[in-house]
Amino acid sequence: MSEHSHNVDEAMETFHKRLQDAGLKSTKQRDIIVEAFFRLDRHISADELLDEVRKEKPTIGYATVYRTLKLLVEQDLAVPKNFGEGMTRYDPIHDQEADHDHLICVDCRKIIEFNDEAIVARLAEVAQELGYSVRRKKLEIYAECQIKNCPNKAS
Amino acid sequence: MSEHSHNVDEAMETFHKRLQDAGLKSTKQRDIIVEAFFRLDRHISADELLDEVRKEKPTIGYATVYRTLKLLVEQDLAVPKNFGEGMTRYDPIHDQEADHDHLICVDCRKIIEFNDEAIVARLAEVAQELGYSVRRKKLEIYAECQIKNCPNKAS
DNA sequence: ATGAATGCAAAGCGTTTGCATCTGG
DNA sequence: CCAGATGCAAACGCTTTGCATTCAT
Repeated sequence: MSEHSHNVDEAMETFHKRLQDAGLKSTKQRDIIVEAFFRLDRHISADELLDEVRKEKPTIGYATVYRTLKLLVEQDLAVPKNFGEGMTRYDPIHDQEADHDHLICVDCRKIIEFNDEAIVARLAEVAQELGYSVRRKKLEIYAECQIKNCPNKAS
Repeated sequence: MSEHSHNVDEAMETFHKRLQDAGLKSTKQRDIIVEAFFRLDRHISADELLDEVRKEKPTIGYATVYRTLKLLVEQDLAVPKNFGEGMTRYDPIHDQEADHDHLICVDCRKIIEFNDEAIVARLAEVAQELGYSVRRKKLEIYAECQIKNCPNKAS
């Protein structure tokens, strides 16, 4: 937990640095939104995040949330993801940490994160062979649970 | 080319079979749309496909194109893709062929297809370890060209 | 004949934008 | 001060849907 909040503090620090470097302003709204974004630390959607930040400041408009998420993406502090739900989810990037991938259960839509070095390494090779260098990747495995009578099965 | 059209014929045959199996109807519109979809054979968007089919039958409505694409996805003859352009693209699935992945140039947005056995194999292992079996995957590498003064660079 | 498919227009949904107001540096 | 940020509402673009009509079986 304390380690967790430390990561949030770190992320906020990075965020403020990026704002300053870009000549942008630090505002109360941005702080609330970005803090919640890194605290919750999960593939969150704009309106889930809006719900959260309004607990602290009910006057925050959804446009500000969208604009702040866009800002985070531009500053490489968040990655937009699309799991075919009709809206965009955003994953926080914790500086050092390699960005993870997702396994999505086709039955219950449960989302599991994973990270595999072998895949990352091979990806770099493939890109190299094609004459490119990887900037970022998006890998999603859609799979079904092997357990019989899995309680998560939708049907 | 003749091999190519052969694949289209094969795809049409499969499509008609799936329609019959599902108790759905074969219509002139569906034939035109699906034929164009497999003939063009590239990550196509709904309105690009609409433009194409209207060359042959200008009265086709966009709703029919959307509904047919949805049908193709349900029948596992197409895969929806999202490259962050604000709309969905669809990739035809040629029965035998393993579904390929994409490398997207972050500069010029050029999209290169690739297929790597090592990655596919490792993916299956990862899913296995997590207690899942892969049904399908989505892998996109966002990368930049290594060539200096690449003519494709946007900036 | 009869349930499904079409085409149109309208609605829906997530997201973006114009604009007047406010605020941080 | 003044460029940038906010909040609201309206606009947007892609996609879905309701409905009367047409069509395949």
